[in-house]
Amino acid sequence: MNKVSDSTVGRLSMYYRSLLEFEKKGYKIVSSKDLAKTEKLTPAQVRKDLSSFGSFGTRGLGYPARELKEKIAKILGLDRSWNVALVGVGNVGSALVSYKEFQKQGFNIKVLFDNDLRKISKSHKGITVSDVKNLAEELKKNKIDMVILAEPAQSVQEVADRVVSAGVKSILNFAPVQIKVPEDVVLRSVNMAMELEHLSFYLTNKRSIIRS
Amino acid sequence: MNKVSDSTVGRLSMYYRSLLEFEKKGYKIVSSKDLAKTEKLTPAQVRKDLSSFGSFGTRGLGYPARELKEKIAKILGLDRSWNVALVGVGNVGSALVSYKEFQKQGFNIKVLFDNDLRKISKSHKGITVSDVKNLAEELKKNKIDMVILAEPAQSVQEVADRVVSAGVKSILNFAPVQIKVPEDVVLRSVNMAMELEHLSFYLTNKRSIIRS
DNA sequence: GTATAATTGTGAAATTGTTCACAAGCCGAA
DNA sequence: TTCGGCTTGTGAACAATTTCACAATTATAC
Repeated sequence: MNKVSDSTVGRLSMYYRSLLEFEKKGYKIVSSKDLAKTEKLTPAQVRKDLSSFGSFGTRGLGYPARELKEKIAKILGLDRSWNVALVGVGNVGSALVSYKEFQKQGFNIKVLFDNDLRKISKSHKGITVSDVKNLAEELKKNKIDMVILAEPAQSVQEVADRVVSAGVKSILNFAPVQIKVPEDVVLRSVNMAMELEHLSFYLTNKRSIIRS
Repeated sequence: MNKVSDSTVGRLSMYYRSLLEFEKKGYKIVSSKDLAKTEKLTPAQVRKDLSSFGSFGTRGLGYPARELKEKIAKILGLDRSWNVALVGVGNVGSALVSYKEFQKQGFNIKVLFDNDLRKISKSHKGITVSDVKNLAEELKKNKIDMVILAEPAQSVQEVADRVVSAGVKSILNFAPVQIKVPEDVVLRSVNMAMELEHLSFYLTNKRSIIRS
């Protein structure tokens, strides 16, 4: 496998979702054109993306829907399950625990952490909340692959550091701050306020010429 | 103003957040180097980004923190408040209603919608939930600028269409599906499952050479 | 069997985004 | 007032990403 850009990975996720839909609709074969249309991309883009992982299609015909879906699942690591821990059982945290898509795709939230004594030891959607003090221990015990940080800012960097020390190699951060991790740890951040700021930027500057 | 890329807009949000911090710490002046360091970018990138909106700094010195912060706020449209509506008072929806950052930045959630009779007419964090049937009417009455879609998939496209018909020009979609809107409507999507898929991709393909 | 239409896979071209490198300008010291 | 040290602003070089365009290949119709 050659270098693959972040955007390509993102689009693979999109193709995967599209393929689930196409299969549901009974498609046996999908073309790059089909995929492009549902995701508002160009067929060439779709083909380039896929081609960095191999040749999955048949010239003159298209891609076998089921097979391509499975190939992409494998590339994305969706052909197995992952153990996930979530730190911060606040508003965002709770929402994520109940987020159906996660389980559907094999992301199983196994441990919850919080530092609020009122929450610790209580069960939340069937998962007992642990004290964030026992982070390292619990992460190891539960063989956690990924940690979701959903605390309301402040201590996030410190928790992230401890997650890294415990040997976890990937983190998804929902706190509205930029955290730092070593090179070999993958970090993704979702900042919801930033998304609204994007919208407000475009509303504010509609008149000027702006690339979409 | 010239063409501005999406990534530049995203980074402006980051600079804004950094500047708030720098101000809090008492900085009167910040250099592109300072900003770059906190956000893990290059100073040149910071300067390029800012330069597409004007010359805000002083050579040999840096940027006046307070002033730059205000300039960026103005560019991003954060120097005013926005009326926001939210459709879908489920897990994700509720979390967003309580998300402190929104109010802080002037995004005021004014109306909530749901189609569940058990939720309609009840108050949720001080905001009464309206029937999604009255969408157009309520959007207009409350002069809504932006709509957040936080329903669990399915009907999302249909609701989006109605939002667009009602004249709203920007939408933030949390449903894990790609929706379509006319050219003049700004759409941003947050797909949390997709973020985890990114992580699982990197964990799965660690060995191969991949660009971060 | 041959022609026609369709669609992939992929180098090459075009476009977009980032980094470099340096002139221009400001501050403070002497 | 001149000098040395900094830092901005920006064209130009470079890098990455997307799109183009076309040979290669397959299915289908006749």
